[in-house]
Amino acid sequence: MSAERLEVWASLATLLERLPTALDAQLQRDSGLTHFEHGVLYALDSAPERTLRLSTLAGYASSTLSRLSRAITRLEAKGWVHRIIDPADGRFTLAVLTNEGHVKVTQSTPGHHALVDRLVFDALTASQIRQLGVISRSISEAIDTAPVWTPPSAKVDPPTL
Amino acid sequence: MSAERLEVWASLATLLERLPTALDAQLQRDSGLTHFEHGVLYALDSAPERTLRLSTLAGYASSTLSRLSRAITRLEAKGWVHRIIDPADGRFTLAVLTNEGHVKVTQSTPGHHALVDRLVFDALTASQIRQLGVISRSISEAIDTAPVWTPPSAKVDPPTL
DNA sequence: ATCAATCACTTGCCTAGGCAAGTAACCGTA
DNA sequence: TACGGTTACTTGCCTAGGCAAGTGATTGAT
Repeated sequence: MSAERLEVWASLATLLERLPTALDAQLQRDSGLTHFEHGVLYALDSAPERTLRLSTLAGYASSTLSRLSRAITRLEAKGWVHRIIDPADGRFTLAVLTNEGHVKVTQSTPGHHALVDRLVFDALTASQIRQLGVISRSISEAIDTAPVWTPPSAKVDPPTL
Repeated sequence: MSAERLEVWASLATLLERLPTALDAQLQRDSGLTHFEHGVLYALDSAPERTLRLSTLAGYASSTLSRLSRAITRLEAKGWVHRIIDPADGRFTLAVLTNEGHVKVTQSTPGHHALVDRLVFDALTASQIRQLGVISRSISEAIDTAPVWTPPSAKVDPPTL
């Protein structure tokens, strides 16, 4: 790997450590939420009927179902969300934002967005902001394309490609 | 927050979830290392005498001393690192990469860098790569400048709604 | 209609890591 | 030289989350 790429990678890797830490610290301190939990509440608040299937929500949050299930359990214990079985298909579980949950997101989002503004957008030019969107999407797509990298030695069947 | 910023933020937040997950998965599977542990070994391998003070290393890794201390304990148990008390000042602890540790980094780095190449650099133009470096550093600097942001009226929400 | 897959979670077990309370080494002051 | 303060970790306790083995609901083939 070239020296220039190494340096860019070092700066990105640093960002990957520090930004989540900074966001979690603010949300935890001001609202008692992790960044992940806030994202879940925010997604539900934006959804029709304030309701989403867990599997859909897991996709939005780039999360495993296991992690989401535990997060929903915590949010349910706080009274911000409740589960119902999908009447259309009993295998699905729907997460529904309660009124208290709606109040919670409404209160916690401004402070969170203010920090994102300060840390991310205030630090960048309009053109860099646009580029950041393009770059982030490109990398995410590359991850989707090669979700699990298979080493030369370990050849598993590549059926659905 | 404007719709455009929301969209950029969504794409960055997605990246912050997915890229570390992808990197950890590859390193764990191929080398039995977390991304963090690999970073520690790599930093030691690059250091003079393959030796660094824990506090210096914590800075490089954007980590708490607590997290680093536990990681060093794990790496020591594997025989890749050992601790010595700094002869110049007994408060400092030096982490030293063993020969086995050097072999370990040498073996694990190519696969890791190949994935970084594939996920990050292959997805971007030369100009985007340069911009990514500038953008990452700008955001990291903003985090340093405002490590803990205090909202105008820091209200903790009441115990139970 | 039956029963074997499959799907959508859920949960037990285990590790990583945060916070805060230690502990040991060193420094500054008197 | 004594000793309180600071520095550099270390560790006990607790929560988050990964993996893999369940569980219940539904679908599909016979």
